[in-house]
Amino acid sequence: MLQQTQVSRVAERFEVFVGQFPSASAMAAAGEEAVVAAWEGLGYYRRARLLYGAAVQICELHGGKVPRSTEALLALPGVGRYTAGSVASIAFDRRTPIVDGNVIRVVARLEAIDAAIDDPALVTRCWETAGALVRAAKSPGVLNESLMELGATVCKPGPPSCDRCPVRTQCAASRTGVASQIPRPKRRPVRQIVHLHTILFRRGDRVLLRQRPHRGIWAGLWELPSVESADSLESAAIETALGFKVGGLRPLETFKRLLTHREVRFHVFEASTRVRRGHWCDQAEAAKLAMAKPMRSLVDRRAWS
DNA sequence: AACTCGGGGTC
DNA sequence: GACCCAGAGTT
Repeated sequence: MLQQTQVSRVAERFEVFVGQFPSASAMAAAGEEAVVAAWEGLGYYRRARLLYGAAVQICELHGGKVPRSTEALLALPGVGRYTAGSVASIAFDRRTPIVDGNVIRVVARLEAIDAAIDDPALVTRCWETAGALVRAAKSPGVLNESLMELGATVCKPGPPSCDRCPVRTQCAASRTGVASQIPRPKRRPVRQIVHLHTILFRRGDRVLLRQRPHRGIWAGLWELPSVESADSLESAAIETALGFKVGGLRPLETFKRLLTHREVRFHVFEASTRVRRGHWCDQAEAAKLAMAKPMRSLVDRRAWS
């Protein structure tokens, strides 16, 4: 849950989530869709599916207990070098290094390496340094957490608080006054604009929902039937792409949401025509299905009245 | 090696 | 608006 997600965001959700899935076997029994639904709003939803896969694997291969070795952890779905090292060192006291965004920033400054934060050579160097530090530490878990905490609270992105830094005298970037310029920012791709034409079908207290394709943005999450395109579409084109007759679309609203790689422009319509087939949900049923944040807000705003 | 995958905090 | 977040998996 902490992957690419700020601790404060996780802290709001962690207790409820763990209460719902208190063990690997409980998560495996609950099923993937329940895990994704519990993940709603956290983003990067593939993590939820991978976590479910890890729970299944832990049950089938490890008797329901989280494996203690870094290698076995690394073999679990969704567990990479960072996550394996974190669990191994912090939970199981293994002498394994970790490198996250915080550690990269700390090491880049300590050693005054002028490179972008995602530069592969810098990242490799960080694993080496983190390895040397954890080998020399009294407690691997405490060392690893300390490195991250230092990066999160003192050696922050932007101007660091070197005056409060416990290792300032050992920091090459601080000595030469370049700490605030290291590491360099990651180059970001231009955000592509995507138009999402979203159609509200209502029938009494029910609304028509469907599941998004299993790849791409919001993969496998539920939505009001939608047509995605590079440009905004006329009603006729929306009907064609939708695959069934709509017979009149009334525009309701438009809004925009920014994701890391996309700018999603919503064009919301209401259809007057009745559609018989499909997944018609009342409010309680819809509440149990995983939706992306903007889609959930839209449904809550428009579907029940 | 580059790309894809959310949503929000912070400046 | 830029930049980042206790990254991993795919192409």
